Amino acid sequence: MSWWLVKQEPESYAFAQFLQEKKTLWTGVRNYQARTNLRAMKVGDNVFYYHSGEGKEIVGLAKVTRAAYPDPTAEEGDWVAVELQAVKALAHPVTLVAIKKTKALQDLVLVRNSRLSVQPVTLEESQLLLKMAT
DNA sequence: GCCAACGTTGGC
DNA sequence: GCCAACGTTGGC
Repeated sequence: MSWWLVKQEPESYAFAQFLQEKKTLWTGVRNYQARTNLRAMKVGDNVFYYHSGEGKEIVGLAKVTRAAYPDPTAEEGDWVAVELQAVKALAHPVTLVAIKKTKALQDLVLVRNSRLSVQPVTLEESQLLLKMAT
């Protein structure tokens, strides 16, 4: 069971909307590193949902309900999509500021490479993030 | 609004 | 294959 983090601008697709729609296809990823991560996702894996731009905080949890398959929105190239199901909003969103203040989270990809849109999260990091969100 | 970091493109 | 130039992203 792995943990991931996906990044999205709330103007494009806020977590609240995702919660209403329950499931969404995670399409449009056009970055090789992110693609590698999408391909490594397994059904049942857990996903943190991060709002970049307005917010800059982890706002919710989701899980993978369909593993990587060819991205239907890709007109050319070998890209993949997954299906995600919204699980719940975090009681206390974990802000980027709080993450940066936490020593044990300095290796989080969000800190090291904030531009990567699909990121792995270690088990230790995920447990700490969940604790901070309680 | 600025700029640093990153990824991609294209000339050599 | 290298690297300069450019475009994009996202934090500040």
